[in-house]
Parts: sequence; structure tokens; C-alpha cells
Amino acid sequence: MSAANLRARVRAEMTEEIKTVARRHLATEGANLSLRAVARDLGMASSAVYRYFASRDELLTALIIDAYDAIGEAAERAAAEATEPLGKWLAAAHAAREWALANPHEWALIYGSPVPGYAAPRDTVEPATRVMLLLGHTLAEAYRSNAVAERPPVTGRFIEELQPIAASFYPDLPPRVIADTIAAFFQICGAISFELFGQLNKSVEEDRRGFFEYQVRAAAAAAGL
Amino acid sequence: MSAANLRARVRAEMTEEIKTVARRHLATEGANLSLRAVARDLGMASSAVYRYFASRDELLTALIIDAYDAIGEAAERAAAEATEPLGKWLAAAHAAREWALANPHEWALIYGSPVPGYAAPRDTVEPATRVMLLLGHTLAEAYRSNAVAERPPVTGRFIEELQPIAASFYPDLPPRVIADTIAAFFQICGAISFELFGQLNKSVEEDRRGFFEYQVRAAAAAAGL
DNA sequence: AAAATGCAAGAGCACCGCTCTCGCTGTGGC
DNA sequence: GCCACAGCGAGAGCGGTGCTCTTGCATTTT
Repeated sequence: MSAANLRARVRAEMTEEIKTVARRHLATEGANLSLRAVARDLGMASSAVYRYFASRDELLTALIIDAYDAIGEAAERAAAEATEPLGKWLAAAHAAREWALANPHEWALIYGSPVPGYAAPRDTVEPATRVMLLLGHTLAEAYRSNAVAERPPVTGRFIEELQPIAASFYPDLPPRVIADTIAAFFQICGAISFELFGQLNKSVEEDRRGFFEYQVRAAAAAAGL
Repeated sequence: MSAANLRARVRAEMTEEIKTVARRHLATEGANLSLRAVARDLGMASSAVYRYFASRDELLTALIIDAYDAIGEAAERAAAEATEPLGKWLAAAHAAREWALANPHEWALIYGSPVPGYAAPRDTVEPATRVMLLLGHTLAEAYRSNAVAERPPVTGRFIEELQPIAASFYPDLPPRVIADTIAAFFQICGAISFELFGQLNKSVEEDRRGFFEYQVRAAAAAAGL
């Protein structure tokens, strides 16, 4: 039994090592990860890697899940240190941005354009929602303590579509919580992506953090925070 | 002379045909464009394509410029039919979204994560700003006709960085015009990207247009429109 | 001890971007 | 009108890729 466990542990270590090297390749080389190059770095034949990952896509999926978890944890950890809803939002957003700046290629992996021919498998949808859930729960918390500003009612058929989701998450709150959470999430991630992908070229250079916060505050205000 | 012109015309036609086939490949196959496959589709040797484009990247650059121009023209055309600033914003945003839905891979090419190892050359920066300029000019127009709501002043060092740009474009207006334009542009493009890249999965299905408009209106409100 | 399993390596397939050489053809200068 | 020349297409080839299959070895299980 300990033998079998040892087998499994060695295998897990090898798997982790492959992912580590792959992450390093991703960070230095760029987005198109080469399985052969990773294998070369590990001093093994490329075919040996296929004992651990059935395909390059499966390796990418593993990296994607790890990335979702990493940014989710960073955001949650930062939010936990704040007390007020707006403070949590700001902390989470800044944490997400800083993680993205530190790991740009991994950010591109999860929030950039989908990799050609790659369809995100089931395993990725759950960790993907972690940051958005954090925003939603914080907003819901604000609703429950009556800390949300009055705004004109939401009109549009989309709000009816969001009703079931809202009912399953926050049955005591209006469905606009979901709409505003998604909108804020899109806005925040958009701001990060466009800064990261160079669309801010030559306009704001020094105080990008400040401009980012300006946008996050706008998102918060739109949500009523 | 007419001979030389004929030569040049044939060459231009061939260049255009390559781009057309490449666009079709992009639409059907996905993002990683294969020069060899394009050449095969054209019934020519892959090496012959290099007479027209020095590299795959150069082909991509040509497609990127065309895409920027196409979406820019779509947005401008739509905005021209509206009279009020908010109407122009909404029209431009919806036009951009519809273009993106119709040409998802080209959208990914210009607003998705940068292609690995690909650095956008100088030629692309000018057409890239077309949509943002449209938003900016519309907002400026609203300022000049006093149709912009009062909002709390912008604080942050970033606004000083935007001052020179604001002065060169709209010397008669406060620099926040630029900040709000960029922020709105990010928000709109973010909304399009995340809808397109599947982050809206299983939440809003029917009335995505309505939810998009909700976000665009939020962006407009944040800008004072 | 023997059988079964897990693993690494190597060869090989089809594809890729890109380069180079080699003929062919239409063009411009004489 | 001829001839050198530039532009073009085709083909071979280089090094790279993802992935498969077979082979040999080590380890685990029976």
C-alpha cells in the first residue's frame, strides 16, 4: 500500500514538475506552449510527457484550472482584509490586476481569446466563477445591510433570464444583483485585459493603478456600491 | 505604363485573394492561420505566397488592419444615423458588437490576447484607434452642447498624464473626456469580448443584446452622457 | 518465479513556417 | 527585334511541432 502510494506520489510530483516547467515556458516564451520544449527542459523524451497528459490541450487545461484558482485565491485573500463592501471590491480588483501583471500569459490563458481549437472542458467552469462569486457575494452582503444606493429599475428581457440564477444564489435579493455582478466583472476584467494587452499604449504610463481604480469605482457605482 | 499598371493590378488582386482565403480560413478553422493551408486552397505552392507576404505575421497584420477598418467603418456608419450623443454611442456599440458576432475570429485577432510572438507594427496603431476616436468625438460634442451631467471631480495622478492627449484633441474640454472615453471603450469592448469568448455561458442566452445595452448605458452614464 | 503493469525512449507520421534554387514568362532598354 | 532582367511559381529541404506506436526495462502484483 505504501508502495502504491509512493508510485502515486512520484507520479503526482512528476505531473507537478511538468506543470511548473510549462508555466515557466509560458511566462518566458509566450502563449504557444511547446510540449517538446517542455520535455527537453525536463531532460525527457517528448513522448514520455504523454504518460502524464494525454495531449497538449490537457496540459493547458491543468494550467488554466491552476490559474483560475490562483487568481481566485489572491482576490479572496485581499478581499478578506477589507471590511466594507466597496473596500472588498477594490481590494479584490487590485489583487486580480496585480496577479495579472505578474502572470500575464496565464491571464491571457484564462481571460484572453480562447486557444484555437481548444474548448474549455467541464472542469474549468467551476474555478472560473470564483472571482465573480466573490464580487456577487460582496454585493449581496451590501444589499442585506442596506448599503446599496437606489437606482432606476432594470428594464429588459435579460433580467428575466437571470431570475433563476438570482433565485438560486440570492433568493432574498432582486435579480439585478446578478446583472450588476456580471457587468462589473466584465468591466474589471476588461480593464485588466486591455491594460495588459497594450491598448493603453502611450496614454497612461505611470498611474495605471489609479486609472484602473477609477474604472473599478465606476463599476461599483453602477452596481450601487 | 499600362503594362506596369497591369502588373501591379494583378499583384494587388492576388494579394486581396490571399487575404480573402485567409479570412475564410480564420473563420472556419480558428485562430491559428496556416499559410500552407491557404496556399493549398489557392492551388499554389506555399512558397509562392511569400511573394506577397514576407511572413505569416505580415499576413496577419494585413488582416488586422482590415479588421480595424471594417469595425471602425461599421461603427461610424451606425453612429452617423443617430443624432444625439447617447444615440450615437449606443448605435456605435451595437454595430461593433454585431460586427464582432459576425466575425468572431477577426475580433479575437484585434481585441483578444496578442498572438504569440507577434508584436503589432506601427501600421496598426492608427486604424486601431478609430472606434475609440468615434466615442471620444461624440462625447466631446456632448460636452460642447452642455449635454453632460455633473459628476464628482476626477482625482488621481493618471488624469495629469492624460492632460497632453486631451489638450491635443480637445483643448477646450477637461481631460476627463479622455479618461471617460478610454474607460467606456474598455467597458464596451470587454462586454463584447466576454460575451464572445463564452464567459456569459448559460446565464443570459436570449437577450444578450439587451444585457449588452445595459452595460453600454452604464458606461455612458459613467461618462456623463 | 512468473505475469502484469507503468514508464521512458526512439522512430516515425503529417503538419507547420520559412529559405533556397531553379526554370519560366512577360517587360523594358538597346 | 533582340536580349538581359525582374517577377513569379514550383519544388526540395531544414528544423520545428503534436501525436502515435513499438520496444525495452523496471517495478509491482499474483
